[in-house]
Amino acid sequence: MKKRAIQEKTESKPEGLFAKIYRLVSAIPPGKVTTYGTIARVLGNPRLSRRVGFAMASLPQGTTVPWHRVVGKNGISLPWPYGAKQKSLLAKEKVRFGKDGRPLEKYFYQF
DNA sequence: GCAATGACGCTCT
DNA sequence: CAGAGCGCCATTG
Repeated sequence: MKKRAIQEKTESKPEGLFAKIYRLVSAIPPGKVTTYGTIARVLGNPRLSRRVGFAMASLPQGTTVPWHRVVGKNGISLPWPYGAKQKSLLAKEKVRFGKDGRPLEKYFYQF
């Protein structure tokens, strides 16, 4: 079996940059959040922040990746209504947001 | 194979 | 202090 039912959802390659991002995001424990830039730095390139966001946008609805734990440096950068939804999900994880609309730094997860 | 896109981040004006 | 533009580079059509 060479093909082994690839194309689970959106990835055709067995392991692409997205896979790494998904793995890192999945490693975020509940009650913690991270930023695109942070993930990008872990990947080895701080400029990959855009790629990280793109990967999140490509996530299917039934994904097991806690994408809601990933926010922009200034807080939730998703457009309506995704941003509001994400904020709601984080609120359920007891993640508090400052007046700036961004979670406290103590909630930021460090890889 | 080429061109356009994009859930960001930083610098400059 | 606020706003706009550029870069970066994999994914998609």
